[in-house]
Amino acid sequence: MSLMAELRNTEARRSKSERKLIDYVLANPEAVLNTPIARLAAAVGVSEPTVNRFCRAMGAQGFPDFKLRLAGELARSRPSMTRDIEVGDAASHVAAKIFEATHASLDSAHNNLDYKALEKAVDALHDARAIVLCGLGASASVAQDAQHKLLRFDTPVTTHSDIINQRVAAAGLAEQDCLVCISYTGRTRAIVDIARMGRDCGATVIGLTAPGSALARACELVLAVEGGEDTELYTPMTSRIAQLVIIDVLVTTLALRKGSAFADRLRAAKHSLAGTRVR
Amino acid sequence: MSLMAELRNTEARRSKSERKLIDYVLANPEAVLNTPIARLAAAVGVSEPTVNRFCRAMGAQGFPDFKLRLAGELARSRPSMTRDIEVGDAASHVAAKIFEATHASLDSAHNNLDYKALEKAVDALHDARAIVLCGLGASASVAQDAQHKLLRFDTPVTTHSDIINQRVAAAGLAEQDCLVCISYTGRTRAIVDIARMGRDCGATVIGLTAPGSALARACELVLAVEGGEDTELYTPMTSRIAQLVIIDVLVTTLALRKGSAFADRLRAAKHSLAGTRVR
DNA sequence: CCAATTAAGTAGTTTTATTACATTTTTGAC
DNA sequence: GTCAAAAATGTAATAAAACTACTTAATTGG
Repeated sequence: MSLMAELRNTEARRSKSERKLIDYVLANPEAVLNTPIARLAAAVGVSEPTVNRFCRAMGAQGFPDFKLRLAGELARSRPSMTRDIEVGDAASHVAAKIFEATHASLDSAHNNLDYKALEKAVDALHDARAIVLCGLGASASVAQDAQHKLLRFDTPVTTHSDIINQRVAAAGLAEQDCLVCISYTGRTRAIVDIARMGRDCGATVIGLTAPGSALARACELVLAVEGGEDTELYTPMTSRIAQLVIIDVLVTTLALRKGSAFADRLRAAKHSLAGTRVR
Repeated sequence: MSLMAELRNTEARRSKSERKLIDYVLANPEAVLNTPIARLAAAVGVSEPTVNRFCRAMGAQGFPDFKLRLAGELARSRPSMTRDIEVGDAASHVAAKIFEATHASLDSAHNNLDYKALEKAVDALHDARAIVLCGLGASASVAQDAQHKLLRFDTPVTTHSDIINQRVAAAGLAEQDCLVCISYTGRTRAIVDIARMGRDCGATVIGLTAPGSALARACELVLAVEGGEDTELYTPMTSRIAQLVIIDVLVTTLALRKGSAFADRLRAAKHSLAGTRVR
């Protein structure tokens, strides 16, 4: 299992100090790399030996080795800079680069998938009285896609890409409801507000966003998707693809959880389209 | 430039000791990672400060930082995926299958990409007075995604996911306009009608759909995406992902075609979001 | 060949990481 | 609840590693 995934997945069974460390590393993985053990220990609020023991527990030989592993991990999950696109590329080159970057982004998303959170999210969606999806900008289309998939189930699903409607909907949530907030960066203030409102109402708030971001912190459950494409100009939004695939996983797992009784319903959904088709 | 490549490329213009170091690092990159500076210096036959200076010359902050960079480099070049799904939980198996299917779908889309059609589509979008995007159901979110990307350019873009509005918009197209119709199956009657209406108006009609389908036949230009997910019940819509990536390629190629003057506009688009962000 | 310049080394200093041991906290039996 | 055992965490000293200032050697261009 990848280091970051291991951190997330084993967090529950670890001690208090170790959880603090995990939280910090997940939130600022890059920062850890150029931080000496003393400063990290101080920042997290634990002692140096605790950090060292933690590194060993994670399978490293010590703190420096832990940093090396983390560096490898991060490098791998970040599509390499050589993949940026330059002017003068023919369409086929552009295509090759974009497909490659997308493959890499998918691998990264797969390796970093937090199954614990995923299972919990499936539970939440399964038990929800109603599901509300919120996204803005590019994430609005992700939300819409998710809605389309979730419509096949028997839980009412609504999607909002209008911040006023989002607020109204979020303010009206009940405890049995489930709110899904989508954002690449996790830094869009409006969505962070929505997540907070959802939690204030007692609803289960799921974030499909960058780990460690403001939105991630505001959500009860986080399905992590590294952002990262906000920097380059021409680079496509590969993490959006990762989000969509995670939604696929989420919905498919949910379908399985709903059980075979639901196969009929899915068949009916499909059948409903027959009249719209030509040959 | 990547670190290893830089090592190789600059070897000629470096001093004797540095060349010895480069040779050693290129020969045993992995070994360097768990070697302290003293041992490395001894192994290469130079002094410790020489190693340190060398690391700085390579752009690192010092020896430890050099190792971190090297670790990232190596991680990236190592066969990336170790498809290790351990736990017997449902979610990880579902995830593995879906990611695999998505990879396959991407490969297929890449291999079947018609660059001629792609270039023509880019030309059409480049020259268009206005762009209209139409999609229904799951394709509506694809259309919305495309719109979000195209909004950065200076051509007016509208998206319709309502069949009445689609018809009104399609009926009002002019010769200089471009209509993009999106559908997995290419068999949705409503969208086929829209494409025909668009052609009747003299607009350039681009179809992002299954090759050979009714919609494909109705369009002037076809960007082919194999459907195929209509059969299985639980299988996710992987071809939607392929469509999105093709849109990435289309838009990126268009951006390059628009030229460097457009970099400013893209930057402005990005900058416009600054006010919406939190830390 | 000899200043000027650059490269490399030595030795000492500082920073960083680790170890051994002490203290606190948690756990589980009664 | 109380107490002992075990686990977790912290303190302080030690060891390891990296870096700096300075010296010596090598290289280069006149």
